[in-house]
Amino acid sequence: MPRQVDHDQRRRQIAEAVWRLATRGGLEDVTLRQVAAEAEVSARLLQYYFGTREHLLLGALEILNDDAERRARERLAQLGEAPGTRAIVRGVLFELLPLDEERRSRHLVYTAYFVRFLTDPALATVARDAPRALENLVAGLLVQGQESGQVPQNLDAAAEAAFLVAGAEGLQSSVLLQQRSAEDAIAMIDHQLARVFTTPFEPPPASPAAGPA
Amino acid sequence: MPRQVDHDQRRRQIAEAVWRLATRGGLEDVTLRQVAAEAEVSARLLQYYFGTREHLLLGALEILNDDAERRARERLAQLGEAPGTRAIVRGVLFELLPLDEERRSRHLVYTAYFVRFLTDPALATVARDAPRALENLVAGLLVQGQESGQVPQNLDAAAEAAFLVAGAEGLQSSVLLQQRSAEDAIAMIDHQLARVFTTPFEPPPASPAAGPA
DNA sequence: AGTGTTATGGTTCGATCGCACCATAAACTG
DNA sequence: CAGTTTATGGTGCGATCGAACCATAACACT
Repeated sequence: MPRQVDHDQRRRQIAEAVWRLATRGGLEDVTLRQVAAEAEVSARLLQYYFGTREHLLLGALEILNDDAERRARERLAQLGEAPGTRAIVRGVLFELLPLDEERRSRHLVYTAYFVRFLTDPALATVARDAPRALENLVAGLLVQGQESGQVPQNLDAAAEAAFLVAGAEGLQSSVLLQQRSAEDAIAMIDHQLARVFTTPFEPPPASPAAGPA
Repeated sequence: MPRQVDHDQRRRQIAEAVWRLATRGGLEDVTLRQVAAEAEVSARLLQYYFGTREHLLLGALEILNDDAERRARERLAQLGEAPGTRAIVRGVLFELLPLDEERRSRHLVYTAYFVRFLTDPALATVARDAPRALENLVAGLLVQGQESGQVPQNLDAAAEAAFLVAGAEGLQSSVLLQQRSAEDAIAMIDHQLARVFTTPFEPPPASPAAGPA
């Protein structure tokens, strides 16, 4: 059904307008009129595709989440055919940093929604699971590193994984606030990884043959 | 001047209403009418004490900041007469965690303001310096610990301090979102401190004689 | 050809927004 | 005591809010 494509594209176009406005002035700038103007559609269309404003905010967040997961998978797949455990952990943590405009905008939108996550049950369910999943993913990778001798056996994989994720989230805030450069954040992550991994060094994930488009 | 007291008390009363509303529904719920109702004063009074809404948001944030610093000093002073370096670092990091309703509310208000910090220059200046100051404070304490043999010499004090602060901030988010309990966050901080400090253990900061009121 | 469905624009309504304006009682100043 | 300043309440105005409502092209199916 080719209409479905148009339908989703329209929703995406509107959702992107929501993101842009939210990153600029927070959710209070996300009014139906402003979104309509930003997306260059009529206000009526917002009602048509999302209904009420509440559903618009919810829908825009769901699309953002889908994007985040898809792009993360793409970037991780881009690490090469057989990336080392450390490179994967590094890539996962980097998804939490605003290293490009896409991720910067995304994390900014999340913070704009943050307070709502606590009160609005519909929004809460959407964004509740992601961080825990990341911790478990990293913890699993560290255990895998322990089995292959890249990570010391006496290291508490779960605790270190959780703190690495927490640290990356904290770095996210400081980079967003421009209290620290993205390069500094990267260096700090690598500094911690150098502590957790005993492998002397890891080649940077540059794949010369199949480079990024 | 005894009027000054009344004046500041009125401003505080209004600011607290701003905080409560911001923690519930974000800044978009902080309307002049709602604040007036929450503070149980007339809307006219908000104009009188703060002027425009912009100044109200700014003023409420400044009062919050003053509170945060004062309470932090109080809690640190409560550690006892000669607290160990590790206990001080622990106390500083705990200021970043929502360990009680006061800190929980405060950090929630900060996240409600977050996006504004990036665009509003007046707000930016207010909240820009605090995190850097914390990092430097912790870094200085770690160096002090190195000099007294409590912290290994080969440890990068600045890098570890920054990552400890970042980790605490990340834990803050997860505790606010109830993805983790405050006790777990405390345990994770202590786990990291056990790594940074070589001192075998630290007595808990309970002062039996001069206990808290 | 007719008839529903989809996708769009425009308009309007009641509520609420921030804020300017007016009034006034109490307190301080001379 | 007269006058200014401080501290408060009330009210109204223009703008904007979210959302309901009405119209109608374009296409699908029969």
